[in-house]
Amino acid sequence: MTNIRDIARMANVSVTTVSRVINEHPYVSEEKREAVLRAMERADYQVNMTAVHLSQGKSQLIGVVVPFANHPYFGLLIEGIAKKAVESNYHFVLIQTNYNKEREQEALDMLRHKQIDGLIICSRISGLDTITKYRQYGKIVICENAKGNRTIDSVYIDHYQSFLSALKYLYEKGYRNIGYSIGRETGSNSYFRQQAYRDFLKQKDLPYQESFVFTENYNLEDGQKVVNLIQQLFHKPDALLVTSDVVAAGIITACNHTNLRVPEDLAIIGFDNQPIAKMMGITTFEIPLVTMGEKLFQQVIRTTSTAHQQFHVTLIERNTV
Amino acid sequence: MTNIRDIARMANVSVTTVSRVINEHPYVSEEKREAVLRAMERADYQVNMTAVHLSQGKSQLIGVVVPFANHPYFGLLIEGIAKKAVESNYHFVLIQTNYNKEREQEALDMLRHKQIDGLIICSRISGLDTITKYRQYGKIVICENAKGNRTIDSVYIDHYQSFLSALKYLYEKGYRNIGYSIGRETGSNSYFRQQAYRDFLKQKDLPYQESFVFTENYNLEDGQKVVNLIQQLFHKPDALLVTSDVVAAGIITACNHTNLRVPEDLAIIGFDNQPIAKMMGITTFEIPLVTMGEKLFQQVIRTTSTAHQQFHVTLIERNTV
DNA sequence: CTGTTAGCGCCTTCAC
DNA sequence: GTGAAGGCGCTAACAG
Repeated sequence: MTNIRDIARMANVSVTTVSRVINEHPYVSEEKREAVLRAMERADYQVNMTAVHLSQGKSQLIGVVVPFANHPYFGLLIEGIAKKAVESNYHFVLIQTNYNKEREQEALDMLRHKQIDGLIICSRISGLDTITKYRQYGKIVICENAKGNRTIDSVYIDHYQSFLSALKYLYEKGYRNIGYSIGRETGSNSYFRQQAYRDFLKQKDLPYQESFVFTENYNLEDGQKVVNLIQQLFHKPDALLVTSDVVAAGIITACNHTNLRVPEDLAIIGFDNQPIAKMMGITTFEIPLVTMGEKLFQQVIRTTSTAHQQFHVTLIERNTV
Repeated sequence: MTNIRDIARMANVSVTTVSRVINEHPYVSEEKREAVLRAMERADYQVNMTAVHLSQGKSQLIGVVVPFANHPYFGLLIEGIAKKAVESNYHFVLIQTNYNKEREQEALDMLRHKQIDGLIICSRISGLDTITKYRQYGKIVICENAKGNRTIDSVYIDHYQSFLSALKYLYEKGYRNIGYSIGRETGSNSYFRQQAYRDFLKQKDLPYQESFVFTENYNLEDGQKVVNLIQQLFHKPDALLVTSDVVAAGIITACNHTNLRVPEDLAIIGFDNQPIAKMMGITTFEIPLVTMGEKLFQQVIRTTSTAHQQFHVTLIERNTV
C-alpha cells in the first residue's frame, strides 16, 4: 500500500505538495503537479479516507436509525435522505433496530466514537433523555414532534391535528363508531394520536371503546389480524383510521374475504399515500415522506442552532370512505 | 476531546497500559487498571474509532449497493445482511444507485479508499470487468450467477432453471401463450431468463412473440402499465411470469378494473413470495431472499477463496394459475 | 511556490 | 507488568 510519503519521494517533492495536488489546492507549479500525478499514476496511489477523516476529525458519514428497513414508510424517508446525502457528498450507515434498545444504543455509540458525524433517528425506543445525553457528541435529529427540545432537532407531522381532521372528516360523512389502528402503542406519535382521538370523542360526546383501538400493526399481514378482531366484536366499528396504507390495504383485502364491505360496513382512511393506496383506491392522508427525509438530512449536517420543522398532511379522497 | 494520552497522564501510567485496559488485554495490575478506569470515567473518555480503524487498517464497515432501497426485493436482502452484520459487529453503508453508474462508482471508490472493507452488490449496472478491477482493494460479492469468476464471489438463484420450471408448470396447466415481465432488460439475471424463455419456446415449438415480453417493471404501479399494453394487443398472452410479486399484484389489481379475469383470461406467476403474494393469493416462486442476504454478508467478510453459492426457488401454488 | 514538522488518536513491537 | 517509541496515512500551520 503506497502512501502519500512514497509518492512524495517518487516525485521528488514534499508530502505537502502531494497533498496539495490531491486536494487541488493552489500554489503548485505545473511541473511538480505533473510529476506528482505521474507518480500517483505509476504507483496506483489511492487516498486512505480513514486517515483523512482522522486528520479532519469527521467521517462524512451519518447514521440512520430505523426500526425496519423493509417498510415503505421508512423506505421513503431513506429515499429522501439518500437523495440529499449524495448531493452533499455524505454517505450513511443504516441501523435497523427492530425497536431493540441495544441496536439503538449501538447507533448512539457510533456517534460518540466518532464513526459518524450525526444521527438521524426515524423512530426510537429509548427515552428522549437518554438520546439527549449523546447530543454532545454530534448532531441528532429525530422524526417526531420535539418542538420543546433545545438540543435535538426534529422534522415531524403534527399527528394530533392530522388525526383530528381525519376524525372530523369521518364524522361529517356520518360515521359514529370510529376506531383506529396504529403501530406501537408507545412512542410520541401514538401518544398524540391517542390524545386527538380521546379529545375528539369527548367533544362529540361519543363513548371511548377500547376494542376500537388496534395496535402493533405494521404490515400487510397485520390487516388480517385487525379484521379477525373486528369479526369477533359484537359492537363493530364502522370506520377505521389506519396509520399506514399497507395495513389499510391488508384490512381491505381481508375484508374482501369476509362479509364486510368497504366502505359500506367499514370505511377506511389510510396514511402516507403509498403506491398501494393509489392502486387500491384507498382514501388516505398523504405524508410528504421523501421531502421529510431530505429535511432530516439537511438538518443533521447543518451546524446552526436547533430547528424544528413541521410538515402537513393532505387528504386524498378515493373510494374507501 | 480527551484522548488516550490524557488518560495516561491522569492515571499516571503509559498509553500502552491505557490501551490495554480499553481493549481488555491481559498483563495489567488491578490497581493500575482501576486508576485508568477512574480517569476514563472522570474525563468521560470515548475511544475514537476512526483512529482505531486507521491503526488497524480496517473499518468494520461494508458497502451495500442496491438500485432502490425502497423495494421489497432489496429490502429483504438488506434484512438478511443487517441480521448477520450485527452478529459480526459490522455496520454497513447503504448505497442507492438508481442504476446510475456514477453512484455505483462511488461505492467502488469507497472500497479502494478504504472507507469500507468489502462490498456487496445486490444489482449492478457497470460491467463485471470494471468491478473486477476493484477486487484488489477488498472483497466483492455480487448477487447473480458469477460461477465462472475467480475473484468475485457470488450468491445467486439459477434463473434459467427457475424460469424453465415456471414455464413448464404453466405449459402443463395448458397455457400456450405465455409471456413474462421483468425489470431491466439488461443484466445477467434477465439474460438467463430470456435464454430460458427462448429455449423453452423452441423446445415446445411455440412462436416467440416480442409483444409478450414486458420490461422495466419494478413496482406496483407498473402492473397497470403491463395491463394497458396487454389490452392493446390483438393476440393476448394467457399467462404471465412476473419477476416480482409486487408487480404481479399490480397486474392483478389492474385486471380487476378491466374485463380480464385472473386466472381465466390471464394466469399469473409471481416471484419472491412477498407478503403481498400471500395476501392476494398469488401463485409464486419463493426466493429465500433473507437467507441470501445473510450469505452475502458472510461471504463478504470471509477471507477464504472465492465462493459461489446457489439457492433454489420453491413453487407456492395459490390461486392465480 | 515549497518543505519541515507537528499533530489527529490509537496500536503494537520491543526492551526492561 | 510496564513503558518508550515508531507507525497507520493525511493535513495544515509555519517558515522560508
